[in-house]
Amino acid sequence: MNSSSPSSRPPPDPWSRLAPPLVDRLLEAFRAESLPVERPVLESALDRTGGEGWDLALAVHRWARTAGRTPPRLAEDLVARLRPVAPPLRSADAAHGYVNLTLEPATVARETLETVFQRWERYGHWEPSSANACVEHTSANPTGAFHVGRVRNAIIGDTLVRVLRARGIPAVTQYYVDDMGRQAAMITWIWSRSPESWPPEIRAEAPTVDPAEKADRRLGRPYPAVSEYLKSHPEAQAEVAAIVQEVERGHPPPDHRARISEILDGMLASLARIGIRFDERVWESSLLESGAVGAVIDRLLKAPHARVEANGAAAIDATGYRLPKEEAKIIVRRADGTSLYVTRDVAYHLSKFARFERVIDVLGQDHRLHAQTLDALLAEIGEPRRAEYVIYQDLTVPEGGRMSTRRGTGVWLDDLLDEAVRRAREEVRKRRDDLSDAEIGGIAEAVGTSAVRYHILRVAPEKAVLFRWEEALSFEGRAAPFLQYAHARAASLLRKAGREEPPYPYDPAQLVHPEEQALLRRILALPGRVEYVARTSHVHALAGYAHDLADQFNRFYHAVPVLTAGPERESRIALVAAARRALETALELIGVTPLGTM
RNA sequence: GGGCGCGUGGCUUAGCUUGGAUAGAGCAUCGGGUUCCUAACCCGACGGUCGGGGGUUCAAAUCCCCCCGCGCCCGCCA
Repeated sequence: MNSSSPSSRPPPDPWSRLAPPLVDRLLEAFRAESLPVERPVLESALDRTGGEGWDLALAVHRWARTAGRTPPRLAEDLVARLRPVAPPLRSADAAHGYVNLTLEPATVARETLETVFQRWERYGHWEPSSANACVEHTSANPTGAFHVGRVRNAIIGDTLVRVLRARGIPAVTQYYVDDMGRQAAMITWIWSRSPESWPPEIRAEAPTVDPAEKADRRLGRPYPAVSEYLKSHPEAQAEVAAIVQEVERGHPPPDHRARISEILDGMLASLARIGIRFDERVWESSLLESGAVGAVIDRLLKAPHARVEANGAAAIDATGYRLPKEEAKIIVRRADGTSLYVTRDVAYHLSKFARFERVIDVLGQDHRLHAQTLDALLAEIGEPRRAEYVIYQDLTVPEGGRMSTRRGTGVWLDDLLDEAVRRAREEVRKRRDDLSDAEIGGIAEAVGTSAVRYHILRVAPEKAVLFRWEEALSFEGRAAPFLQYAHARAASLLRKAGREEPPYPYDPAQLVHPEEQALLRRILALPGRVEYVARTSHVHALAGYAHDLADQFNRFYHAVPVLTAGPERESRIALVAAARRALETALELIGVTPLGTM
């Protein structure tokens, strides 16, 4: 029986110990066949995704010509060199041009469980490195509550941060708060007067002002009507412009920033319900106050393609940057001397480059040109570094187009979450008459909010997602409750066994059932998946992994008894514990709340 | 018009970074499973010219070119 003693920690990825012996054997086989192969070439050619009858596969077609043999023949010759097999190799077979290798089941069990038990909550995590990162995400204008369309940014960004941290990259999240633009000024413009004195058109759109309502909803309520009103009221436009000017000169109207803060607090409270928190808020105006924006403009004026327009505006001739614009110039300072969003963003990025090794921006695809423009300006001032952009497509709505508050196609995040939790409560009640209302409420909150987050996370960011209520609220199949249910089942087994914490003694030779072996392989794939996501930002891949792991746990659960098992009981409890631990980590990384019961 | 992205069974989607074996799931439909550890589960069936065409390659959903359709952007707004 192996036992888990917290001695020296094994490396994060069990594969790093499982794979090398097999690669060594393959290299020997190639050498014996007089085929020169470099180790990295072989390693990158190996398919380790696993399949029916193989853990590692190698397609040998690319070497067939050099070897003067057909691929099937070469595969057979190589396999002959691998025999007789010895642990950790279990089998080597040739199949129409492929060399298929399987690992000794007991070796897989031992390496996986040892790594999980000795690293425990650090399984799937790396030791911290010195290279840090900054992830800027969401940064929605603080003009009102979040609708579901804006929240995809937050979910992608937050998941990415969690994964980077697991990968050992110290990551800081920043919310870039726009308090300088016309939108923020519109909020201040309308709320600097009492609702009784609002223009009738706006009052009609915002008839009730309930002081008890959440600040983002209450203060943002007149915003769409104000936006509409300004289109036909130049004098009001001028007042808003005046507010922008005051902010630009460093003398914002009283309560300007405080009111924006209040709205933002409300918005972030909604995001906190789905597990999203920010480390820092960066106020756009602070970049102006610190002189950073002025410094950027000075540098831009000295840039190779700088020029000053007849009216005094400063511009960069961007002909060489191949921007998809009719006129290849970027205005970096208005004729009236005030700054522009893109110029301020240059200052913002310089401040990020000064503090962080990796700078990541999560942006909707409508910001892609902005990112290109930003890159062009960074090049102009001789800044070699660039942000990594994670671009996602906006949610669309059955009526067509993006969610829009103005067109009435927006769905408030708070409303969606409330409805999800309400439905979850019904589902829990249906199944659990033994729980108190408080317990049911807790589970329902976790199930409902997780379902919404998972629904948005599971699709690749570059894919447009069509929002439908029924689908966002679905608790079936590829949805968060499926994952939470598997975790709750595992937790329940361990609770009944009275074995909720390590140590877990086990005999790796007893975990040879196909479903046990499949489960072990899912568990040991976690670190590799974390590494992949941290490298590529494909956060949805982790949502898929969590589902696969839960799926395989369910199959195992149905295939073999645990508590009522005979001699294998202890080993299976250990496997359940490892699966639960891996699943908990996976769920935490994607922001789905793991539940002990449901 | 230019640029970027997307197009995979009835619906929603994975796989595309790094080409490799029979394209993997969920929903829906149909058929099974609970004297046993949570049935929000499991097993099975049905269903695919991977938008169209061409190219590269021993091999293309994956790489290249053209076309079609959809979305987004092209402001001294943010």
